[in-house]
Amino acid sequence: MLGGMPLQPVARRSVPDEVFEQIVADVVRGELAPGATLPSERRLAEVLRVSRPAIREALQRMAQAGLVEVRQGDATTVRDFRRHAGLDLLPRLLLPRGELDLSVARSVLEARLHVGPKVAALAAERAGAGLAGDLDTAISALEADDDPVTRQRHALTFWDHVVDGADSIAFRLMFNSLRAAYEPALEALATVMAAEVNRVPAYRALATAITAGTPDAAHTAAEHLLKPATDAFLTAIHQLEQA
Amino acid sequence: MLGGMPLQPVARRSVPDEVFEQIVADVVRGELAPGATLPSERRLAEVLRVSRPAIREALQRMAQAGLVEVRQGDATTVRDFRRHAGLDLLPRLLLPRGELDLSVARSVLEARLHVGPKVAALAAERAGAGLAGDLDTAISALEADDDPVTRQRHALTFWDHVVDGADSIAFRLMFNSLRAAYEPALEALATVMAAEVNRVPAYRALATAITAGTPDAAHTAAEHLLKPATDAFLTAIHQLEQA
DNA sequence: GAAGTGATCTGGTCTGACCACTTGACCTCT
DNA sequence: AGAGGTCAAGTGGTCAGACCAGATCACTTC
Repeated sequence: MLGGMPLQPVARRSVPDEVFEQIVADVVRGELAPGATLPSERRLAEVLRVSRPAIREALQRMAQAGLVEVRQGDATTVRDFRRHAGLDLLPRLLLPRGELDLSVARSVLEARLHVGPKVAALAAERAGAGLAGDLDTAISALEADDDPVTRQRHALTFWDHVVDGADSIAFRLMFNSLRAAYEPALEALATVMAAEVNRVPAYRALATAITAGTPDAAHTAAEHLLKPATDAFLTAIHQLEQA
Repeated sequence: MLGGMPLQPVARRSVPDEVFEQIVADVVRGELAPGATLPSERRLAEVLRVSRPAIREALQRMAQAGLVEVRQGDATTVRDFRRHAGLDLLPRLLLPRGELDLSVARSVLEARLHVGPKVAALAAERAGAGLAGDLDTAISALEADDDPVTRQRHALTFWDHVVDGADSIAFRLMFNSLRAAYEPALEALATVMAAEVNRVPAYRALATAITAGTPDAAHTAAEHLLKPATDAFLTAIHQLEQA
């Protein structure tokens, strides 16, 4: 019994979490348009049946994310998240209400295809001694696994090491944000990504180019690795948009 | 009197803000190493002479930023921000304690040089009708201004429109994050960036390429625009590191 | 020694009060 | 009429203290 299911550890969202999630969803979905004013904290507390501190915590976190502006003495207003939110918002845009947003997915894959090769090139340029081993370990783990989903995880580990090698804090944080968006969508993307994640030799080639310290070769190898699945997804979206 | 000074609107940080800023600084500076446990909320409230809700708000915001992990029943622990923080953290890394962090600045300029041309190319590919006018307005404003700092702001407005034209939410949010990091450093970078921001014709050329709908030309034009200042800064850093 | 168990840490949540700021209606003097 | 001052009401900001709930670990018990 229990099958193969790993029994998720019971998502026990805290009250402020719940409130945060709910209002963020409303903003992202556009039901709360930019410029709109939120009900007062007391009112929200009353309506949602929670205490005011819980509301406050949620609103402050939204303010930090750039989704609302809260000013003492005045009502809290919704901001235009496309204008003011940072890359950390991406996860909530990619999977609103559990469904993959295709236009967001498109832009994420575009960004990945553009940034991946650059990071690989930087890694080739500055890679330290330990990197070769780390890359090899990640590829072996990837190879030893069959499941498309866990293979994607191993691929992420591989890239994680590449980003380490690139030694650029901006690209590092960028990767973290993209990964945070990508990770919850692993299953939804399993089919599309299987083709990429199965090409173990392509990973090997990339690792070799990086280890050899040849930026151009690494750039090319990364492109060869990332392009097919990206293109496949983009054309698939394109066809969906036609219909 | 009052000179030309715009009289900043008095930074009145709230108590939770203050606490947040202070602990974030400790984490970023490395004084609170990854794995370290924070004092309990009650203890922190006592030591910092503020209420517990204030502490909570700050800690929850830190958790959202990926800087700490807070679990009920156990102490709050510091996470490795290089591993878990998103791009939104960049501003606090670029200007810790008011001074520019050169290695962070290097990676930001690297990222800018890499992403800028791509965004320009995308804009050329998908630009709508209104873009040409917006770009022109931004360039005119830039041209009409003399101050290197405000010129940088106009340049940001210009890029803002380019990013709009690229029509990619991932790149949009990425730009927002980079801009948020860049903006507070405008003055510190004024000297280095003056050379770039004075080259009005380069902006014109880029705008033309985008408006013409020629991605390759736009890519090249953007590189021509961004590369000199980037290179100048990188070699400057390099020389500083030698000394 | 291993399993249970409870004291005591930790964060999670609520209540209700008061402070500080913004706004806008209203009032007043010019 | 218009410019300025005043004040009530609504909003977020902050606090104190209490109690709930999960995690830990030393201690008991078998």
